[in-house]
Parts: sequence; C-alpha cells; structure tokens
Amino acid sequence: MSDYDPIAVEAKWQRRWAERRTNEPDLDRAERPYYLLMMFPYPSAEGLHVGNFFAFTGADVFGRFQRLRGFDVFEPMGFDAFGIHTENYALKINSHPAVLIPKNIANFTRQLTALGAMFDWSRVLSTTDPRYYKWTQWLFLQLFKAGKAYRKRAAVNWCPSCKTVLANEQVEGGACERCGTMVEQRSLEQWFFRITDYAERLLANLDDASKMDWSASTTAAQRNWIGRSDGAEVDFATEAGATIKVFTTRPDTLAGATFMVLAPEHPLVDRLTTEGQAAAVTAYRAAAAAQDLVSRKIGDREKTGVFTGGHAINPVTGAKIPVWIADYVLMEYGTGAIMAVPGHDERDFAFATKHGLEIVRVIAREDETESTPLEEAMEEADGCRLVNSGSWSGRTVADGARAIVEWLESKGLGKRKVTFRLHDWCISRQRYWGPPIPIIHCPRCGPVPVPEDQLPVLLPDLEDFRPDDTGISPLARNTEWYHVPCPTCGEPARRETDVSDNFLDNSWYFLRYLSTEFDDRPFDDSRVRRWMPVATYVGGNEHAVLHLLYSRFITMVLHDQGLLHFEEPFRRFRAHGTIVKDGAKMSKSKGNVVNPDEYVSRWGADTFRLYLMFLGPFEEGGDFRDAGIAGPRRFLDRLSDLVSQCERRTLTGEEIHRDILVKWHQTKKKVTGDIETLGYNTAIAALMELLNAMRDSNCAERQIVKDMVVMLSPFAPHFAEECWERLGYTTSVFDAEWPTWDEKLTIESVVDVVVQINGKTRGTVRSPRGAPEEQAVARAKADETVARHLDGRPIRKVIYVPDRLINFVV
RNA sequence: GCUCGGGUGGCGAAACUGGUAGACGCAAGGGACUUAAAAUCCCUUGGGGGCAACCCCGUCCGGGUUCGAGUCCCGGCCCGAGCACCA
Repeated sequence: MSDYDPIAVEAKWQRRWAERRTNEPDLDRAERPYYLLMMFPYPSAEGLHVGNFFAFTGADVFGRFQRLRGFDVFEPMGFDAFGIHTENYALKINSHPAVLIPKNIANFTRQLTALGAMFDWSRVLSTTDPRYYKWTQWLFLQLFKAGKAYRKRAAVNWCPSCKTVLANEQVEGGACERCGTMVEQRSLEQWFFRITDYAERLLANLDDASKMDWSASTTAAQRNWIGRSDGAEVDFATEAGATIKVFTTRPDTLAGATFMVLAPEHPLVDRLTTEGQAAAVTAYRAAAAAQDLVSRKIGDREKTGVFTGGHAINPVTGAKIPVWIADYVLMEYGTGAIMAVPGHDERDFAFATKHGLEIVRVIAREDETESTPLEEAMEEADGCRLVNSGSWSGRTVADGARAIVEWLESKGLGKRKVTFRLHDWCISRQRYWGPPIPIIHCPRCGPVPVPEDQLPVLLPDLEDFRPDDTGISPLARNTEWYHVPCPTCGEPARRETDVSDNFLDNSWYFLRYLSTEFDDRPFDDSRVRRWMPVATYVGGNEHAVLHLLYSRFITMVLHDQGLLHFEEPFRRFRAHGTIVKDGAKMSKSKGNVVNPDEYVSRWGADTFRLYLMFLGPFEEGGDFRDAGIAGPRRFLDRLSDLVSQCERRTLTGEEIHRDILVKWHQTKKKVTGDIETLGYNTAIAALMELLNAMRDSNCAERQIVKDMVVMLSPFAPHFAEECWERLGYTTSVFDAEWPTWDEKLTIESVVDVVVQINGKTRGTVRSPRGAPEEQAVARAKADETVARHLDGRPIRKVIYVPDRLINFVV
C-alpha cells in the first residue's frame, strides 16, 4: 500500500514553485524561447469546468515537455472578463459586473493554481483592467488611422423585451433565445472593421505551411467562413436606363436567365417599379423590413416576391426579362441582385414555378431525353454541354463559362469576379460592460479619435447599466461622462457611447502577456521579436472562426502598420477535443455536469490530470466516467512504491535484463513521439506498460525509475517533483533533461514471426532478428500446426517480410 | 446541400508506411490475504465450438484491389461539428 498523499504533496510543490519562481522565464534574456499559449477563460460565476481542465492540462503537458527538452517556456494565463455574459449574469442576479468579476477571478485563480499548470502568475492579465483596455482602445485607434475602421448604418436584430441588439446566433426561429420574444429589425449606426479587405490573405495563409501549422478542422472552418466564390459580375441593362449588376458563379448559364430578382432593399427598386406595381412593391418591402434577420435566411421558406413592372435585357439572348423583388435575395451578399436561371437553380426554379415565369434549359446531359423531368435534369455532372446558348452551344460547362466571361469582358458588360461570404466585423455593442470606443463625435469635425495620451477612456461606474429600448448604449445616460469638448476644435462634442466587441479584447492579448509591466506601450518590441509568433496555441474549436480569425486580422493590420514583424500570430494551433459525459455534452439542463473541484480535492490534481489525459486522444476528447479515475491513481501508487524500493537499493549499473532494457528504450522513444503529436493517452499507456514489465520481473533499477519520473512529470507534475526529491535530487524535476534512447536498444534481438497460409495466421515462430529467408521459412515449415495446414500441398509462392511475417500461398 | 471529423469488446480506447485486431485502463467473474469489509496481490475476460491441441466467426453495410484490408479504392448507411435561400 502506497503512502502517497496527493493533497499534502500538491500544496507543498505549489508553494515551492511560487517561492522559487520556477515558472517565470526571463522574457528579455531567454535563449530558447518557447511561447505556449492557451485560450484564456471567461471567468464565469460557475468556475472552471472539466473542459477547461482538460484543455489547460493538455496544453500544460506540452509546455512542460518542451521545458524538459531545454526550452525557456512561457505559459501565461489571464481572464477575458468583459462581455455580455458577465453583464447578463449580473442583471439576472441583481449585481454589478465590477463586483462579480474580481470574485470570479479569485475563484478561477484558486482553481488554476490547484491544477498545477506552469502558469507565470507574475504576468497574469484581465481585459477589464484599465491598464489593459487602454491598449484595446489604442488598437481601435490604429485601425481608425489606417482607414480600417468606419461607421455605417446597419440592420441589427433587436429584442424588444431584453432591449438589446442580438447577434444572429442569439436568435432562434425569429425569437430571442433568452426570453422568446419575437425579434425585430432595427437600423443603427455602428463601427465596422474592414476585415473583408484581408479576405484573400486570410485565406491564402491557411495553405502556407511556412506561416501556419493548424488543425485541419480549424482551417476548414475558416475556409467555410471566409467563403470564397469564383464567378463573374454581369451588367444587365434595363428599360428604365439603370444598370443592374449581378454576381453569378455560373456564367455558363447566362442564356438561361429568364428573369431577375432584386433584394427588397435594393437601391434600384424605386427606379424600376412602374406605377401599376408601386403599391404591391411598397407593401412587400415593408413586410420584408419588419422581419428579423435570421428567419429571413431560412432556406425552405416559400418563395414570395412581387413583380416591379420593370424589365431588363439578357445580354446574350437580347430577350426582355421581367425584374422582380423577393426576400430570398439578400442585400448583403454579392450585389443584392441575381440573374435567375430557373432551368438550373433550385431556388429560381421554385420561384419561377410559383409565379409562372419562363424556364429555359441551357445545359443538357448526354443521357438526357426530351422527357427527362426538369428537377432530375438539373443535376449536372461531367459530360454536360451547353444548349440553347447560341454560338456557345455544344461547349462543355467549364469551357462555356470561360468563353462567355471573355465575351462579356470584350463587350464591357462584365468581368471575372471573386466574392466572399465574410462580412466586415461589426465591433459596436450598445451595452455597458466593455471598453468605450475612443471616439468623440463633433458636430463640426465629425468622428475624432481620442488623443492617445488621453487613453484610457475609463468605463464610468454606472449603477444602472441595464440596456433600455432606445437602442442606445447605457453610457448615453451618463451626460457628465459623455459631454466633452472636441479634441480638435474645442467645440462641445460627445463621446461615442458604444463599447467595443468582446472579441476585440481577446484579439491581441497574446501580445500583452509579454509586456504586462509596461504602461507606456501595448507590447514591447524586443520581446515581441524574441517570443512571437506563438509557438503553440491550444484551444477549442468553438473559437475556430471568430476569435482565431479576428486575431489573425488584427495581427495583419499591425504588421502592415510596421508594428509587428510577422503576419500570422499563431505558428502552430491545435484544437482540443471535448469531454462528454455518458456520450452527451455536459450541460446544466441535462444534470451531467462534472465539478472538477470535487475530483481535485478527492483524488488530487495529478490523478485528475492523468485521468483526463488518458481518456482519449487530446484532439478528440473523451467520455468522462467516474469509475475510470481509479486506474491512473493505482498507477501513481505503484510508481510511488517503485520509487521507495529503488531508494533502498545501493547497487546501480547492474546488468539489466535484456527484455526490460529494450522495453525501457522503446518506452522513451514512444513517449517522446506521442507527446510531440499530443497522443497523450498512448504515452501514458506506454508508461503503464513499462511499469507492469518492471513489476513482473521484479526490477526497480534506479536509472529506469528516474526516467519514468521525468517522463511522467508533464502529466503529474507535483507527484513527479516529490518522487524526484525522494530519489535524492535537490533541484526541480523540470530542470532535469528529457530522457534519450539508444535506437539499437529499441529493437528486440529475437522476434516472433507470424506464419500465414493463404493469408490466415497459423502460428508464430521465434527467430533471431535479421534471419535469412531460408532459415525462417524452414523454421516455419517445421511448426506442427503450420505443417498440418500445409498438408504436403505444393507451395506456389512465399511472401517474406523480414522479422514480421511469412505467408505461404498454396 | 457543401466542408471537416468519426463508426473497432460490456465501457473509454490501441493498432507505425496494408502484415498476429483489441495494447493500456475501467467494469465484471474467480482466487489469495482478512473475523469481516475496504485496500492490495494473482488469474480469467470479443462471440461460438472442443477434454485438449486447436477450429470457425468477428473492426457500420455492399462490392473491389491484394498473398494478406480496421487500414487502400468505389458505392451506401449512421453519428458529431462547421457553413448554408451565398446566387
């Protein structure tokens, strides 16, 4: 029975790490800097959940491993404490975010310390600290000066009950996800960042291995989000004289465009609408404007719309085609207008069918006949050719598209064009708990940036921070605060009363960690040069798009301003998996939430860490089962016993049994390789195997035990420190060297060679490594079972894979 | 619909460039120790058959390539995630 007492051991080492500043690298002089970043948490009232523990442990294992390999590892931690989460929670429990946040941070700090990660607590930060958000505001000003921030009126979702703007994600079936009230559309002036200017670069770098080595799932999500489509912009002349520009990915179907559809908000609608249709158009536009933005985008809704009375000319056929408006065409994508090709587009087909519009087929499959139903014929494949397309008929789809675009370009009627799904980033929030946007609106000068030496613009302490139904930020109620003279002309002016998006706070925190002690600069240039870009970033795929894309964008802007020497902030990113319970995501409503504190106090952080890392592959996550934790604990107890036995030993350097020797070297190789690829579960399994082998052969060889302690230390750091001390060392185990192995000793000298007959395994023969084929075959034939199955039949062929397998084909 | 993952024992999962499927762990059953229990230690454990040596079946389903397929190819089903009236 082991006398391992995790609670005492963990307290002891956490104290020592703090006293000895074990985890505080010298940022100015580190010779082999390694920046290991993990996504900092939002400090909720509930505290850290198991998913956080899993993610942080997995990142910390890698950080500790790199440290043992000789790197100066910087592993910072902080708090993403601004944002609507905290504000809503404060409203719910009738408290104030400024009161809640310090309490939550204290609780998080306690839990994070208990976890035993290698955090450098001397550089902790919170985004709500004026010393931090001063520079968030500075960042806004840099974008403003670079022409990358602009203001425009935009439609937003408005919940009349919560009195706030909602993100599209917060709207479910047209209703507010929190209170169920039907959401309305409102139009507000908001600040935007021109992320779309960077769409092409943000996309291209994803494939640039010299800049980014990221989880495939994450880059895939970013590609989807950026949503590049290649196509053409085509001008359609109208009877009214105006030109309607459309974007299409299918210029090959241009001859099949039998009508056009504009978004109801399209600016040309008034000009095109004839007197007779005016009433219908006005009514339709009003109805569309009243809709919320989300239900507008539900794909299987009936295709409503009205005719404007106006007509356009199809540029290739010269046909006069009607122009309609319909809400299935969205103003914010492409040009807000489409050429409708009902013969080859499902939505246009549905619309044409419903409203009795002409349908022309311009592409045909080779196997198609006159009687093929339209819906079926719409499915295009290889071998499709253009028909009813004048001189282009007979061409393949790809070839036809190319030729038509060339023709349009030569006539000045269109051009090749790339469109992105990505929108500019709206950073205005009509809420309280965020950094005020550092702008002063002057009636004479317009929006004027707050001079940098006047930053931060402190968030005033508002007792009543509840949003109201004006759609204006709560800060606008504090007249004393917002009435200021214009910095340029001195005339009375007013501060911007919106705060910035929480995603702006966390789009640059990795830069600030390096310079938390400086108040005169957001980040120190020489430190940035030493430490950035981040060597490894670990986080969840829930931030695959927004946070990671915005951080990349901000970094690119700063790079273009000459403030950073790199344009991609995260060299390597790995998305961790999720921990589920009994096959289902943990959630309060399901009642299957695991409280990590209980496990830490009952089993100790090391056992808990080891258990979480052993559950499954780090990048896939795993299923949490209470019973499973006993296994890792038993392993630690047994290893602790082995350390005790080893301590009593006086003999060293004795002859180690060959099997153990090989197992030892194999384990060192395997554990090293597995940790490199975040295969933590199999690394732990390998250590367990080595321990089992040692026990089976009664071996407690000191060198092996010492290596096991070092290899386990990333997973169970306090335990390893304690064992290390018991082994007689006075320094930290993390100042030890990672074990090395002798490649020759990872190979067994005698191997089991599989013997198959026609691919079926019939036995194995022990054979010295590297035995010649004839010898191995002779040995195999001599095997009783093999001989019986061969039954004297002639062997047609022998497959011999040295040291692995012999297959007789009969 | 498009794009990523994934589907292997009672359970979590292993299996390098195709080469003994189920490592490691949990749970379960049996045994030792104990007055008893817990803890610990030992044994068994994919399904079926056989006294046994051994034999048959088995990695979501259907085909294929191969001496040999969990792994590669074609087609399909299911689960998870992201995007989606995106023109």
